[in-house]
Amino acid sequence: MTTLNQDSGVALWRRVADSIERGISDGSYPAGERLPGENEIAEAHRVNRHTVRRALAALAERGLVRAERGSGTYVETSRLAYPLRARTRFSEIVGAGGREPRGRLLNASIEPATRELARQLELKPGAPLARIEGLRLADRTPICIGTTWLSAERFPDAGKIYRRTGSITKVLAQYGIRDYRRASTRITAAIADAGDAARLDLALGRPVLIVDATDVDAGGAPLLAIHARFAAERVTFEVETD
Amino acid sequence: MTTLNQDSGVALWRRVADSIERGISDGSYPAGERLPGENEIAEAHRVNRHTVRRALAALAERGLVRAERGSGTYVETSRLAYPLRARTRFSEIVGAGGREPRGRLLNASIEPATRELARQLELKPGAPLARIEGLRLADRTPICIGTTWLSAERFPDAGKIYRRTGSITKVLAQYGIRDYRRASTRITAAIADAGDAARLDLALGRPVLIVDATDVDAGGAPLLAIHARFAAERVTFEVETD
DNA sequence: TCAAGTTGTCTGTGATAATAGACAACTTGA
DNA sequence: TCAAGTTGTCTATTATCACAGACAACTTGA
Repeated sequence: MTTLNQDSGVALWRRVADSIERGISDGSYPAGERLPGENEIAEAHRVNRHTVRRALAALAERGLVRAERGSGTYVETSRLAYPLRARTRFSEIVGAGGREPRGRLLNASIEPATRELARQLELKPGAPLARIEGLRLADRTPICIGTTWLSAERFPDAGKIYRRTGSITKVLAQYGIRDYRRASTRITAAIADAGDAARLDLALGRPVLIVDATDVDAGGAPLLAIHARFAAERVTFEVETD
Repeated sequence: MTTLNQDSGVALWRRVADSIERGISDGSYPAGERLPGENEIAEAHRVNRHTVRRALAALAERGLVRAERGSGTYVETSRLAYPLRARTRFSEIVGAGGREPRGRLLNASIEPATRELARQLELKPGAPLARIEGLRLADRTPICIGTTWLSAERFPDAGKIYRRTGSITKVLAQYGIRDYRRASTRITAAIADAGDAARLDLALGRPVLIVDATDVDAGGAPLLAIHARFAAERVTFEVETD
């Protein structure tokens, strides 16, 4: 059967996309949930699977859904409200939105402190630093890639612990640090480079928010230097000035 | 330049059609008025003339506009309210709507009365009847084709006078009949035959309202037998029962 | 009667839309 | 580890969309 345009002047894929979008906005497909498979959607709309793919691609382009090969297509949750306060914990922020925080180690290595990092962490230039690069997600959605530096002398197994737990907070806890806070935060934005775009599952040319921060312990001594790239379309930073 | 779909999923001709429809509904193109020429519209929308024609064809299909070869494309006026009362005059009904009533003779002949017509006009079967077939329009819009029979003995020059005046009322006035009224009206509907459809400028398969009526003089004596076919999509009959 | 302007029809070209089938690459749960 | 189910990619075909140009048929006003 060839179900065509029906002289409506609106492409079939567009009508399928509109139908799915309606389902998302009226709650038939809740945020974060998996859509029916492409074959199932095609059958429901009496349309070829390729037409469904065109519709989903259009929705993905607008950030309403995300396809995951082998698994399914998921409704993109709305922007994550990300308050920037003294006590900023990724897991708590994500959890507060009813989503599950996840972390995955991308890279861990030891490298000497640059002059800039040494100043930031109040160490000597060239001092050994543990460099931990991790991807952080809310449910299945990549939120940011964070590169964290901390003293390799003080926290020798930082990489290993992070790989196991996916949490910097737990790394510090392992060394008896129960609390820490954000001392300074600087924000800018840029276009994601190819590597970050791929790992954040961002289309080419999309912007990232770049956060450079320093975390300190209860006494004010620097613990971490952070350089994080957030998928701009998935978060909104909230800054309270008082 | 190839201005294409722009990935919007809405065909160009459809967007042009929507734009024109907006112009009609917001009064930029008043009812009955002529639209800009196809070339002009094409230029305004930076689009090929054929694309404009597709758009106009879609609007014509829905009865919003009517194209007239050599002249232009006109905004279809809204449905004509056609009250069915004792005193029913086409020219007055159309004039009341602020439109200009027109009439055109299609056919005039003398033919013997059928049994049915004879009974209706209270004449003898086979009596000579003037048969006048006329097209009636409001402005440029064909409204109905009316076939009128009247006694050829009593009104010998009926056809000639109708050709000149386009009005049955004036034919009767010529013979001293100042007033007449509707005695009976019967209404049904059918699909327009090819000839009527062409002359009413109706698409194939469109319905016509069929009116069979008898007009009588002040004394109640039959004057006219009428068999009229109205373009159903252009009129609404209003019947007051009291 | 004529010229200008209008809609109608024809042929042709290239891009897009929608179809169909097959298989690769990947995830998930048993 | 494996099978089932998922998204991703490829090739191919047909119909529609939009373009372009030319000319016919018709209306209108000078």
